[in-house]
Amino acid sequence: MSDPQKRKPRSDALKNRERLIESAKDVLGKGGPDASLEAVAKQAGVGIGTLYRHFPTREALFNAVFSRDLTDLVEIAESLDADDDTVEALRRWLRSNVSMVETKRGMLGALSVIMTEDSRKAYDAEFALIRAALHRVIARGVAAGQLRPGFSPDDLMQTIYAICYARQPGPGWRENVLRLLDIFIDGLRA
Amino acid sequence: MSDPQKRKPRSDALKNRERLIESAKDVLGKGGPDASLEAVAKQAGVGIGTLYRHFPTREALFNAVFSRDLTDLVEIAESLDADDDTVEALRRWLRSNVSMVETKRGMLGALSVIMTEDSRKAYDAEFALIRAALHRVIARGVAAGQLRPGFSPDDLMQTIYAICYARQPGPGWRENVLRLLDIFIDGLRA
DNA sequence: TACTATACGGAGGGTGCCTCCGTTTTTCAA
DNA sequence: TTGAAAAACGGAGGCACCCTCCGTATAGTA
Repeated sequence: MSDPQKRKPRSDALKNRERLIESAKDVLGKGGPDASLEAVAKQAGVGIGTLYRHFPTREALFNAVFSRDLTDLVEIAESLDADDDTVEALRRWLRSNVSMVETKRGMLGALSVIMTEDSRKAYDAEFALIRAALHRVIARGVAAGQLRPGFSPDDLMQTIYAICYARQPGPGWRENVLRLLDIFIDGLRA
Repeated sequence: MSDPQKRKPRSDALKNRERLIESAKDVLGKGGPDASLEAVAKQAGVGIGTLYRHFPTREALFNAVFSRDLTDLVEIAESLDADDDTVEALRRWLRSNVSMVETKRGMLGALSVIMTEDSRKAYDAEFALIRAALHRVIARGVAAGQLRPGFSPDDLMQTIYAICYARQPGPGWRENVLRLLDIFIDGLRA
């Protein structure tokens, strides 16, 4: 398909890209979505120009950081097919999301940058897998009379994000989030 | 209590304060929470220094804008006491929130600035009234076997904000939000 | 009217954003 | 191995915004 006679990508470029993602995870995780990109570049030991060449926008950098975590969520979503209790299966997946978010509260704000129509295209593949897996679970649950009809995988994804985001970080965050989540899940029953 | 022999506040100060709030509502509503405060000052026809004197922080300005809308929500919350169907009463209040938010989508981001422990103190009074009103409704509903026990007015407030915030603005926003909201409300039933 | 508390405006110093381009490094072909 | 060209690097520089500070203007009071 694409031009086959291309040079190999330069090794220093790959290395720097990797370093930038690592630094971003760290700096953005602590400083939140408004943290200075110059700080990210500095911690990675590269110039600001290099950062912008690899990630032309702030959003692109966030995307790179998140796409890794997404891979994990895909796996979990696909493991749900084995579960006969669809309500519990959904609960399991939703709770995995909470745990993931919990490890990087500083990035909560960044999530809102991510969750836009535009940037989603960047990892459409992962979202499609998650969506498909959740869809299978929902369909099974509706057919079995366990779940109400009329809600979508996207509803779940956006709600879990919403609940995580609304709660102020701090002691009790997890408990609060899980409680609200349980209420929502009860609302999903047939 | 406080010193009684004080000058009357200067009329120009009051006028400018008013202008700033109006401009902020406009500029922040369009540009989102990161909009330039200098633009706000300019539109209000005052210097940037004046803006900062009246509202020492960005947050303080948001607070001023929101406190007006809050007053409306207080009234609605207090009108719920008349309703025998507590589930519907809560739905009514939650939907009022959605409508309010809908008129200023650009400020969704600002809401997250507002909803912090700290800045809440600024309009504790209004929140207390809303909380009290919702609490009465919830208590009635639980006693009547209409609502599940174990959730608080704060849960409602944070959830409605969460749902509104998670959904991308655009066509269908309202429908999506209301649908998720209905699911959540069903979860609240006994 | 004159005095003074109060408020005004915007210059200025600081930080972060992003672009642009001269310099350096890596790859590849000979 | 070598050297040319592609690819990547770094950071200076121009811009926008943040917020503070203080000399100037003005509304309220006597």
